[in-house]
Amino acid sequence: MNEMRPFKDDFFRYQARRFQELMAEVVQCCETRTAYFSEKFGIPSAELRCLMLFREEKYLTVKGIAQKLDVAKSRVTKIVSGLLEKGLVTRIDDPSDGRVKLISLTREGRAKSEEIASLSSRMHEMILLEMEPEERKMVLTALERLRTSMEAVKERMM
Amino acid sequence: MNEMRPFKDDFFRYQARRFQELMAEVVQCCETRTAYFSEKFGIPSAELRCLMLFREEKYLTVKGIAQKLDVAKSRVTKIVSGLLEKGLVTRIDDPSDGRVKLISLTREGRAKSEEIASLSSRMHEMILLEMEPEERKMVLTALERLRTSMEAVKERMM
DNA sequence: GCTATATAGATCACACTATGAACGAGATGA
DNA sequence: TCATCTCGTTCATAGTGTGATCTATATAGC
Repeated sequence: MNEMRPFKDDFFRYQARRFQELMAEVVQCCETRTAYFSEKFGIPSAELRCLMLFREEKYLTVKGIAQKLDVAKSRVTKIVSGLLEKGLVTRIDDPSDGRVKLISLTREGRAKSEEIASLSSRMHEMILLEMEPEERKMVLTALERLRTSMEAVKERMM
Repeated sequence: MNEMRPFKDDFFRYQARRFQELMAEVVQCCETRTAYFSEKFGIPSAELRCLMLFREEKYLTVKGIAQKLDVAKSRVTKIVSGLLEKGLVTRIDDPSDGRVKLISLTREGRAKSEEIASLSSRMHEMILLEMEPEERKMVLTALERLRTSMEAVKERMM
């Protein structure tokens, strides 16, 4: 077994390097996609992300959006004002609390958000359709495993 | 087979949604890592990325860096001046062409870049070590397959 | 050698993402 | 009612990125 050791280490290092490369390529591809969406819909990516939140909830507050997007409240004020200017969103006063503003989609915003979500789904479906059914299962299992490992390491290091 | 159809479609849609979710989580995790590195080393992420290029080549030009990072030359001027201020990089005139500046790491920059690369490798290794050897192979195969499919769809759409 | 053109890098204006401190207005508990 | 808390806004600051423009150098053709 002793003479296997260096070989095993080499193989592991090779795997780690390959892993690093592949992750970089996949993430790069995702970033390209984000930029493409932003350009295609003529909406900055932060605003796109914000729009997508309204698929879960009809009304959102600045604070709620900040939490969901994981950004500062001041950032949300800016993002929402961008969406307001584009007429994709309205902002009304909460009748039960004068401090909070309830933000919701306009009809136009609803249409836009559906269009975006549908293209996004279609794109993900296309990627899976590139694969054979067993490959799809394998990729999903692997992604699940990968996510778990990444979260675990993140937890331990940060 | 007819009665299988709706079931199959449902399953595929379920897979696509799961895929979308997992990808978002994985990419999010990578972004957190980038921010963590930037904070830990006290260097903006674009400058970190630039530093890493010198592991391949000892001397780089502004144009070369722009191509490798896939950004405009003007961005590179800014990034390099940041690294210059931090003393991680030097800029000398190319003796064979008065227009070009040759950028290379200082001793300090070399040390920093090695430190960063080594932490990055260690982190990727830790993620793989969370898995069993067969899982590692599976994940790498899946990532390879995924990257290919993503590139293929990107090619077709953009 | 001289001129037109191409190229390298710097500078500038602009746009987007993001944070944190400070602030005004409204809520709320003692 | 007064201190305190919370909500959303504004502002200064920092980072990422583009494209137009400019200067200086290089080079190909005359």
